[in-house]
Amino acid sequence: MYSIGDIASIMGISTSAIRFYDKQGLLPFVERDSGGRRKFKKQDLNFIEVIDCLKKSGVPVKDIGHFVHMCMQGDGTLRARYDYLDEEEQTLMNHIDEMQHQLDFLRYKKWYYKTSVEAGTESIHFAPQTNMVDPGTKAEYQAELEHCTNIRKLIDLEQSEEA
Amino acid sequence: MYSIGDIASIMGISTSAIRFYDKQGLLPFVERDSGGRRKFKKQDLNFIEVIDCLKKSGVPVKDIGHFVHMCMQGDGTLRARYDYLDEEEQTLMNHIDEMQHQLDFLRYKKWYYKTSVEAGTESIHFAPQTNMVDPGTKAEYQAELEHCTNIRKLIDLEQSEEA
DNA sequence: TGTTGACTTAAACACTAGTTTAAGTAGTAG
DNA sequence: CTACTACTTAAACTAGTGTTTAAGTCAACA
Repeated sequence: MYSIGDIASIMGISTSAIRFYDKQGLLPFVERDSGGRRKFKKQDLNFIEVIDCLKKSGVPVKDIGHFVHMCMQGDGTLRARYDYLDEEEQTLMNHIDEMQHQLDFLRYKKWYYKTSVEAGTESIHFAPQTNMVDPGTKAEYQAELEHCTNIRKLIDLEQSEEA
Repeated sequence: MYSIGDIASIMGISTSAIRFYDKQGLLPFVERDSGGRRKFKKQDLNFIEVIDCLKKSGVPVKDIGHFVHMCMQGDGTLRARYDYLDEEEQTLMNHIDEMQHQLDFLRYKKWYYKTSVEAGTESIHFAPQTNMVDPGTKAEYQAELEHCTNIRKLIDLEQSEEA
């Protein structure tokens, strides 16, 4: 048996967050002791694990509530629960893909600034006689990235040594 | 030159969102025409691209504002801008890692429900004489995952055919 | 010469995801 | 017996991220 405080430290969140989740219907399975305090059972940790995963995956509280609600209905909702997780898997894969694209762009920008810092000015990347970034800059980066075995060498700036 | 509406469709967001960003200090570089309307220049698209990337990476509007503010200060902030993107790269990599962990767990749960659906009941995963998931269930999944070349075969349920 | 559509602002509103506050209960330690 | 700690509730509050509304401006088109 676990108190709300135990669960809070297991999940690494505050007790008020747990009470909030309860109010939103995420914890219909928790029982109470004689004094009205929440008592989490061993098997409740399975729910906690799933809720934690969905939360960390960016699923809104309301949606997690729907899933938990289905769990409480018994074997009749097994297929629906599977289908829900299937959709969630796709959503999460798309999200990871998106993050990877942003990471790629961020690394281009790191290269842009690394080379600017080394040159002492951003203007090395500007088209002649303008304040605009040369349209060929990104292609230049991608070409360097092609025949580069370690992206760190390309985009990481050495720490300037502390005197 | 682009109007606010042009930029909105380029970024795939609403014009009110752009005005909101402007008010939060993300767009100090936009100029206005004689009528007071925002006029985005070609070179502003470089900013838009970075803002869009940071937004999609989950960076709070306020932080993006700080970065843009540094950009307006000229070459003196090049190193600070690099350092900022360096931190952001680390944050984003950690985030992707975290998402990947959640994806792994989600797939375990898909397997759990796939096998339950096939058996017609979740109780196949319960420890004998209890309503608790058997503590060895996850290890069982991981063992199957080990000698499995295609995770789809392990966790995807065939579509039940429409009559 | 309207009137239409895209723009402008400030201010109010909405939604999510909690946190904080105030008032109270219950068990334990000294 | 008192103090302390962890818990309880309802309700108010906050932060972040926009959207909506109301009132107005401006350029172009029939």
